[in-house]
Amino acid sequence: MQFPPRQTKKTTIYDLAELAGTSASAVSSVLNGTWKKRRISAKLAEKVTRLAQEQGYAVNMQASLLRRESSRIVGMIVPKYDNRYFGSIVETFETMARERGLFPIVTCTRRDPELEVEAAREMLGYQVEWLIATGATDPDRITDICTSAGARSLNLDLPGSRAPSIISDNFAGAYGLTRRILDNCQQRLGQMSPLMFVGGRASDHNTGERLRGFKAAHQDAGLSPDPSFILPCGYAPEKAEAALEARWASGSAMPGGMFVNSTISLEGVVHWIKRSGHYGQDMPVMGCFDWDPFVTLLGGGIEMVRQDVPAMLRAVFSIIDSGEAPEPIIKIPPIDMHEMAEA
Amino acid sequence: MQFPPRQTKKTTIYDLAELAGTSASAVSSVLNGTWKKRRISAKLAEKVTRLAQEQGYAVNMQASLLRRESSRIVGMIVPKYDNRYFGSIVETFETMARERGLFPIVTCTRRDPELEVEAAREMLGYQVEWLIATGATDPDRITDICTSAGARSLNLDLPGSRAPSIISDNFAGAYGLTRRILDNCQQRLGQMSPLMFVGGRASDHNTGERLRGFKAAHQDAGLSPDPSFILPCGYAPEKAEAALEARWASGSAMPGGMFVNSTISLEGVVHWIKRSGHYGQDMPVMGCFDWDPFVTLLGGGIEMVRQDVPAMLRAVFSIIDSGEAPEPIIKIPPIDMHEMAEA
DNA sequence: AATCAATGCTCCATCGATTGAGCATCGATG
DNA sequence: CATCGATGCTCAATCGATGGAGCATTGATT
Repeated sequence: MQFPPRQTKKTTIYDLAELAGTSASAVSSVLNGTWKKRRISAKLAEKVTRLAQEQGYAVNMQASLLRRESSRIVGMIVPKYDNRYFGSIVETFETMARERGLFPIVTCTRRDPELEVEAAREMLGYQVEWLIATGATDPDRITDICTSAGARSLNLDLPGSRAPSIISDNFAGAYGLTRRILDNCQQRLGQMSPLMFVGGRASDHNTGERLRGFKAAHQDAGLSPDPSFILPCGYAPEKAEAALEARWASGSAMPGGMFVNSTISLEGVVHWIKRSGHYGQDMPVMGCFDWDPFVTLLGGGIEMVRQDVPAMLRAVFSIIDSGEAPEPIIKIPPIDMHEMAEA
Repeated sequence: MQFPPRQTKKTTIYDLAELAGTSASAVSSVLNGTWKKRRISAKLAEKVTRLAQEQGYAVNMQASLLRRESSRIVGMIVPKYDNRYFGSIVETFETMARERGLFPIVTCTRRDPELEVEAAREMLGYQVEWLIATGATDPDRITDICTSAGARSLNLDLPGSRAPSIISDNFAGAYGLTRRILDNCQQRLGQMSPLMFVGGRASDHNTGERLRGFKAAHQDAGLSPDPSFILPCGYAPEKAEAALEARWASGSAMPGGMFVNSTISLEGVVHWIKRSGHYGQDMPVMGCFDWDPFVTLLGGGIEMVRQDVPAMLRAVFSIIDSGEAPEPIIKIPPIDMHEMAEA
């Protein structure tokens, strides 16, 4: 198919200068808004603006940024785009960056440590002023790379030790969620028994804190959590499903209630529950650390914790705006979500 | 909190040249891999590489790109990050771009026509070589902007008339989906009756084609679709919910089955169904144009159509790789998904 | 000894936008 | 009429990386 051929050469300020019968510096100042300060007449400004429009001129950012001191580019790396939490982080980040006249660049690193590092280096090459490492497997490595390249970094979702970190209050969120699940057990099953904990990585900070909250809530409810019920099997749905299947196949007891450590793991859990038929028509009493609108609709009164993404990004940009962090780790309380309660 | 202060100045090839006792051009050629061609000794190359490592040197892309002829940057604009379809488009796009040594930049325009144009201009400023307009409200406008700036563009998901377009085969997908829903009606309700069509915008090409498939399938099943059952109320969940509520409140008949035109609209539909209680314990027979793992788990045997994102992006990159499109509109057949069938 | 190719570099113009410094011109003022 | 401030612009250096052209040096060949 023949589409209009690309123009051979891009219009530059020199082309516009020639067309307007003026100098490149006049054109530049008109187009970047400094023309009043530089005492360019309104008449010339208008002429240049019109010509730029006509010629479809777009400033060459490479040239412009090379000359300027600040790039106003902010970068973010994010593990995946496959769930609502990271999706809203990216969307909110872009919106808030634009509001401030910053140019956001985001890239997804698929939970691959090597790709995280490679992506960080690449962004530094583009002169990002800030790099937000979201859910990074090795945040301190990213911080070091940024520091040595003269850029600043922040950790989001998972904390690091060498840059300010903005994370959810995982302990409090998990504590509350566990209490709610246990209460639902009491109401629906007539008794409380230790819950199963499924999903996440035992090595990551969030899972650790959530486990701590999970255990504390058991203790405070007079229960002692069963260590064999704790399955931090990773985040992928298949892993959660395989973990449950393995337990089930081994003939071990299955719990009355479950704490699932992400919507992604919940996919696997619910799939296993339906497929195995272990719980019959009913679902086990469940709760999920993270939110998805369809989970609300799944029925079975699944409790959720929704991380407060707008508040987290307000904290991020407050650091970017001011250049300083009030404390090394900022914990944002997440929001309790009950079935249908968001309507 | 005091974190390590940023380095005042970034290391440049001139700094490395001085440290290595050589010239900037030697350093440059070592670092960009042309040193053999330029007959730099392996000894010097190794020394420079080591120094670059030690100093945390990162090439200044702005300077490098300014000098080079091609930027190897590819841009994409995407409406939202709030569903699996666009999420996987972005993730696949980034992965495939990286495989080719291209640098992907993606931005989300929140279905805002002004933001689409602004984002496109911004990307052109960064010298993107290709701009992929995904689900754009006015694709031809984007194409024109790109053409006049000497960049090439492609349309994805929604077609335009002035650049190659890669879209799902919406007619075939909707036809098949409608048939499946009607078959399920026959089986579960013992009879077929016209379905309701909920979601999407009447003005957009995809909704139009899906409606055409929807109607054709009715016709071929010996039914005439009820025009008052067609509710292209937009994509947001609240709009779908409001549309159903309005119909219900008006006392009009509700259908036995529904064709829902996106997972996002389905959120609203399922929410209304559960809230209104109109369908009692059962769900209406349903189908959804788009896929989400939780919908599979919702029960009620909701049929889905999953758009073939990998095939779509393979088509995109085949055009980028070769520079030419085999035809103006490439239609990719979507994939039928049955409840639990993906396990 | 002169010639020549190969080796290993360096020099410098260039990409396009920015910006401090500076040069005309003009009308007003003493 | 000389001076001055305001007005409206232009000049040229600069940002950092790149790559064509070219310059020494070395060793081999006639």
